[in-house]
Amino acid sequence: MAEVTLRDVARLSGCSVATVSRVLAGSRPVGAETARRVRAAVDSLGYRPNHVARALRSRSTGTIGLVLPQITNPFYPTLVRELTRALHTHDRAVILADCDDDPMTEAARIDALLARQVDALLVVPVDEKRSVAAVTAAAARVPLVLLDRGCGPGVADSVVVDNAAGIQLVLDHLAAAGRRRPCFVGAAGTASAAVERRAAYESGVGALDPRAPGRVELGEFSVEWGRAAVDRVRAHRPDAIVCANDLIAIGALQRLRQLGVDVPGEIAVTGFDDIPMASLTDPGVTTVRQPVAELAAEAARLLDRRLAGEKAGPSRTVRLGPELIVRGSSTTDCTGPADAASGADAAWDRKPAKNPVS
Amino acid sequence: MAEVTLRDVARLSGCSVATVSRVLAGSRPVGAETARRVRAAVDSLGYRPNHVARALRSRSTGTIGLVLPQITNPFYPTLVRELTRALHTHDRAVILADCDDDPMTEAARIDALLARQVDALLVVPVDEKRSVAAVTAAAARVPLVLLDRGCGPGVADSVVVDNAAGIQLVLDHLAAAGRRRPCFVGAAGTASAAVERRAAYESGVGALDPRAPGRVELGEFSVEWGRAAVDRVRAHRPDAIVCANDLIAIGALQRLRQLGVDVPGEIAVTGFDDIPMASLTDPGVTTVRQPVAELAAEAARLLDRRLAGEKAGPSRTVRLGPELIVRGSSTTDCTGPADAASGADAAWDRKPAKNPVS
DNA sequence: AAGTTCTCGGAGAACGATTTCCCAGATCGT
DNA sequence: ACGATCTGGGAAATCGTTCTCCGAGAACTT
Repeated sequence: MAEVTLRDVARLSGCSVATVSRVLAGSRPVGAETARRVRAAVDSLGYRPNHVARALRSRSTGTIGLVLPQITNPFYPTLVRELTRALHTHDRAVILADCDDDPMTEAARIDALLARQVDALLVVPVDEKRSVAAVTAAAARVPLVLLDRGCGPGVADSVVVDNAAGIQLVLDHLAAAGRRRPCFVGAAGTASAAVERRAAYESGVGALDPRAPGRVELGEFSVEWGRAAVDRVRAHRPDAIVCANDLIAIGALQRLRQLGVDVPGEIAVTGFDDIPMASLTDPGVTTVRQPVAELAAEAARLLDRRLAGEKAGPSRTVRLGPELIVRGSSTTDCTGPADAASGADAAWDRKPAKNPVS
Repeated sequence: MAEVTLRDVARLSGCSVATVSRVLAGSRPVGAETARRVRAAVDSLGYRPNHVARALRSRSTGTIGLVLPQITNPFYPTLVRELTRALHTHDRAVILADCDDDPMTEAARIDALLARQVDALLVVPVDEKRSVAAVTAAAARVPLVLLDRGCGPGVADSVVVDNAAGIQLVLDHLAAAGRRRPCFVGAAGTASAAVERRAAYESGVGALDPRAPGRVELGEFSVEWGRAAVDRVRAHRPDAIVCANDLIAIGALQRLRQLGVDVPGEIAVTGFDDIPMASLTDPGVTTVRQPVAELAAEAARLLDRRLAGEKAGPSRTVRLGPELIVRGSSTTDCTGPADAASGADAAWDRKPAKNPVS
């Protein structure tokens, strides 16, 4: 029904399509009286501009492709929300693509988005190494911002959290609590989060116990692995288990409880990311919170800058500082998950703020 | 760079753009030799069709708008994954819109998607009543399928889970386990899930205890409310708390643990949805699993049918049967969350199946 | 053998906006 | 008062496809 075009508006207001376009886009001054007539015609007809036609002519679709490794990873929903929010204020739409954690699929999705003429891409790369080809190729065609995970140096703009600083926060916290025999349960593979967090642990753990560097076990970012890892480190009688993310920490916590180990009395457990679930276990997981809203805002800003012309310039990297969230899994100063202070920070645990950081 | 158009291909292969279009789209038979030349030219030039131009001409963008109440609700990520997967096989892209659980925002997002000429809409309405205006208006312009929640009768095609059957499964389970004094903790408001689950409880609870209908408390779908609700029902000394969704159940579980109540010994707790977290608490939450993959597949099918012409026809509703997942919160036959059988079903707890239901 | 269908290919009109020219009249400068 | 600039507006090209005509020749039909 609503097949109202510029021509219709032009006809009704008694002027040409060019003029109508001009008053709507404000691309050139138009006489006051004419503008009035045009505007009257516009909302008398209920005219809605056709984005597709506009896109064809102006070579800009106003859409951004968002490529995620796996939307079901509990860390991403919040990121998606913040990103859509940030981009929507600039009248951009987000086309979502899920990669099933597979670099092949990722490459295919990126290609599909490019074929759809997205104006830019936001990519959380699946793998630090195996994603690099597809990403660099894409970056050559449209502005591209890497998010949360890196993907080789200088490939594209990127905004990431400072993993090393986060792990350091954890180590400092454990040291202050008197823990001396930590171990690390991380993820194998070349994903940047896995690599950076492990490296940071290895370089910082010496402060706790200069002689025994603490065992390091590598698996994957899953609850299952967290459970399994506990059995592999118990023989070393650690007094703290530093996990590379919250899923691992949650798994570890489960297994420890099952074994009847006192947490945090006998062993402290820490995670990374601060996914909603981390505040709901018992005890709550001490973890490193990623500044998701800032991550999103910064990515949007970088994107805007590139879209506003700034084609050249070397790729910038914004590194954001994380925050330590102390909960019951590492200290008894803090009560269980039902504690108001720690229990209330799950995003969906209360009405969302209408005007967040922005 | 890749500004290769049909014209270029036509020029190189020595024929007209019409012919090239035909061989690419297969819209009409083309001579074998000509087709060969065209194809050679196509991949010698690396031609990629321009979706925008195609969309303008054919009045179909190949994009579907997906409107969600709140992506951070842990029930949706899986749904999003299945939907994108299902739609991608038909070469459709998904534009995501988050509503912040607000009907106004929802209306605005729907409008924006319509302006972008999405081919169809998938909507999980925010509110059974206050979403109806925007949804009906949208349904008049494009095919629209309601998902997971209803939105008034006959407004559009919809695919939902049978909430009543789900609650009945729970009640049967509790009855079989000998529970006789249940109570219900649900959500106020007119969201269809809230209404239907509450109604089903009220109509089915008589079988447990014909004299005392069991107390009903209404709040919202949140962990916080689950915690609070426990304090409001404890005076009635229930032996089972039937919660309207998993978040509430998790909250209840936390509070009960904090109070030192034995679950499931003294009180059983049940949820609804089977979000990933439900299998990770201790004890695991007995809950009703929504058949998310089927939900998505069915929605995709409905959409395809409408997009394939079938404009007329009354709106159909597909109602899918849920499945009871028994975990430790309602029976001692089932061990804790670390139990392999109950702990392994979180979607992101293992590598995703490459070829699921389909 | 003439008429009829069939097949393959080209020319060109849409699709609905933006944008570049170009022109008429008003305003300005000297 | 006359040329130069400025201003508001229209005609038409353009973006890259798809699709409708149209026509020329080959293949049938009778």
